Amino acid sequence: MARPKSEHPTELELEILKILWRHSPLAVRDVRDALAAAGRDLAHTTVITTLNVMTRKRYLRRSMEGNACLFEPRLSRENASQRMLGDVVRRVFDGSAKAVVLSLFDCGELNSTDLKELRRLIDQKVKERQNEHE
Amino acid sequence: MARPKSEHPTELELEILKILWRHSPLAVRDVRDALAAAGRDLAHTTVITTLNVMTRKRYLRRSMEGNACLFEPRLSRENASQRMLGDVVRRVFDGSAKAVVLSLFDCGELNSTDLKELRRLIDQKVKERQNEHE
DNA sequence: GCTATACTTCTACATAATTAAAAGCTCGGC
DNA sequence: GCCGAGCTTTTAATTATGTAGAAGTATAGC
Repeated sequence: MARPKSEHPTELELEILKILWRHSPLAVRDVRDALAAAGRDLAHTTVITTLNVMTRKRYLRRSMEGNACLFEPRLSRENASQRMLGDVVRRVFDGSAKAVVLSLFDCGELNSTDLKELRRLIDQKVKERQNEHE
Repeated sequence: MARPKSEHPTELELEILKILWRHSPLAVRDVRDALAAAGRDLAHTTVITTLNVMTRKRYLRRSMEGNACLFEPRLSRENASQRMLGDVVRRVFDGSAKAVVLSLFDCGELNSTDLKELRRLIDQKVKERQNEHE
């Protein structure tokens, strides 16, 4: 066996998906411009190639308008995020979502407002669960 | 530019790191056996090659014992997890740790006990912060 | 001293990912 | 009817990853 294809969008693919999640369908030129605006200056053919690969991988749907191709996501942002996060949870944290949250606490990426909001959400969740089990 | 090297341990590299985090230093043969035990049956040379690559990447430290090489991690589990999670937070969730936690809530990977424990930890954090700012 | 054994290093091949030039198609204008 | 502009498809170079055979080296046992 050789290098197995990645389960998830690669770096560039994710950038393109982000563009298309904001606004779609888009023509190649528009995707290219958006990439350039984000600081990634690529040749037109490079963008097409990548978009076609992404279509083959079923990340995108392709349609024709005149002689130009339009692309739009087939994968929702929520779905993609969930899958990619889930992969890290499983592979790196051995499936423990709790360990992930703890790690986020440790690295101090959450400010006080975030913490309070999360506490509120947890309270809500806990109550929901209690109701379910009555 | 061509394929950029991954910032993080690849699939196989992570499996090897996990083995060495449990127990190290280990000789090639032991790593190979542990991989086989985990269901990944690789040729001896494959394991050596990978270990050497990992050493070049400074994930591991190599020492000699007789004619055999011993390998041990230079990268702690905490550090690696933090980096890999941080990457997903940044790339996929645009840097929002809160969004990550929310996503974990949504996918229902946290049970009631986890939730209560997290709530307790959040309380603690919030109090710590309040004390800091007095 | 020779051989089997247990290592290693060297070499090699397939596939994915990133990038883009070359070549080919189509349409509007002159 | 040809030309350029704007698209696409085809082809291709480069590097990382995953995998392993071939070849080289040292060592222990006979």
